[in-house]
Amino acid sequence: MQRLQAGRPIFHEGDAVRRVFMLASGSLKIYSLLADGRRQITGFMFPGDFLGVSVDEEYAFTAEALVHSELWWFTREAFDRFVEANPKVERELYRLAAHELAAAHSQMVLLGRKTAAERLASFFLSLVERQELVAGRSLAQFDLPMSRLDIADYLGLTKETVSRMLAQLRDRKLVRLVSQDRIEILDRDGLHEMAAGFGG
Amino acid sequence: MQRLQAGRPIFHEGDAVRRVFMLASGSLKIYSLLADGRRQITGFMFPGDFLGVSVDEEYAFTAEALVHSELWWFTREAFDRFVEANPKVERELYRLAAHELAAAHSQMVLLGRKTAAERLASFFLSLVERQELVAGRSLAQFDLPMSRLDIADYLGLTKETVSRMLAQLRDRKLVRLVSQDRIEILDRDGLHEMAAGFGG
DNA sequence: CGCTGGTTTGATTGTAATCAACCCTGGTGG
DNA sequence: CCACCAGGGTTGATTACAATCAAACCAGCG
Repeated sequence: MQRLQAGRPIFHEGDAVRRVFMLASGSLKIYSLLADGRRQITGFMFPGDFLGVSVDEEYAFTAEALVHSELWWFTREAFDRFVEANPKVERELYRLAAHELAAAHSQMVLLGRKTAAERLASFFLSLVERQELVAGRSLAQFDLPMSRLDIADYLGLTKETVSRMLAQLRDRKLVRLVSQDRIEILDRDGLHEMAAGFGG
Repeated sequence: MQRLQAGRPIFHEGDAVRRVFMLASGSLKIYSLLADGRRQITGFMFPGDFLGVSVDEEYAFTAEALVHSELWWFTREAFDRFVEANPKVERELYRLAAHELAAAHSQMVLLGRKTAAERLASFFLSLVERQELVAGRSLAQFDLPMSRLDIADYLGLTKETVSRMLAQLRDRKLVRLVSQDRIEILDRDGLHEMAAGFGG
């Protein structure tokens, strides 16, 4: 078990893969940097997600805690032995990877072809759906555990644009800001339309 | 075995997953569409790649032949039985999925944070590296089996911008157009710098 | 109560999209 | 064999969306 404060990195892009992690509580961001500092967050992780289950020798991205988080970990060797001994785990890992791949495809559509407002609407829906899955019931409100800058770097925008698009969704009465880091959905159908590209 | 002419779809987004395919020859594009016709190509496939190996009941994207292509296929049930009987295949499938996931991460960085010229340079390098892997040796030239529009829809640009950026890479003496659909690399280091974000 | 850092709002700029013409290439038929 | 045609590709002019630059606002905290 490993405890991490907000902002603490778990590992960096290029580090040798020595451990496999499972997020027990909290949330993480994973990202890559370009030479001049431009950053793309390629995913956020929530309890139950695995990290470092890879065939490569080096991590392909940096992972960092968003809030105070707890991780279970195994050495890579121990994890490999465990997988070897439990073939069902292998299938489950494959299932998880297929899921991640599907999510990556949606994110490529978002980054390649959606407008700023569509990106934010899509992001809110994926966040609330994720939190509903954990809660096991429909939710009207959800948390934003990451900063505006993190959201921008995930959506391929700037923090200013995120702020403006949030104001736009608010003005269109699709969402309400309960607080800085908590959103209430006022019109889920409208949000879905916006996310899918109808929200002219 | 299934033969496909250029432009023919193998399956559409939303179709029930009935078969698993392996591309034997040719090349494919896979893409998703937004409601108003905006298209994002999320990948190109080359001989040896698998399609439809998924845990979902529906294909998450459309797959279409770029050139005359040949595919081996199995029913999903036959494929599952085969995997069940050969645990090593499961590991190999996982290895392939992990690879695809890493590629998806790079593509997210490209779509979210790279400029038009950087995107095209990155694309050229990934294409030539792929063709070098098949050829088993370093290559100075490589093929572009897809149209400018396909390249644009893969890179999150328009065909006009792709054309302009190609002219720019040509004018900077990084590449040469052997023909409409064949490129010669004149300065690979320069292309790498451009792709990584140094090419001021 | 006054900082400090994140957030929002405002003004301006810049990159790529859009709209529009022209060019080339490969295929067809006279 | 060559002229014509069609469709993809290139180049040019203008526009638009989001980025950048800049200032004000606000919330949490010492």
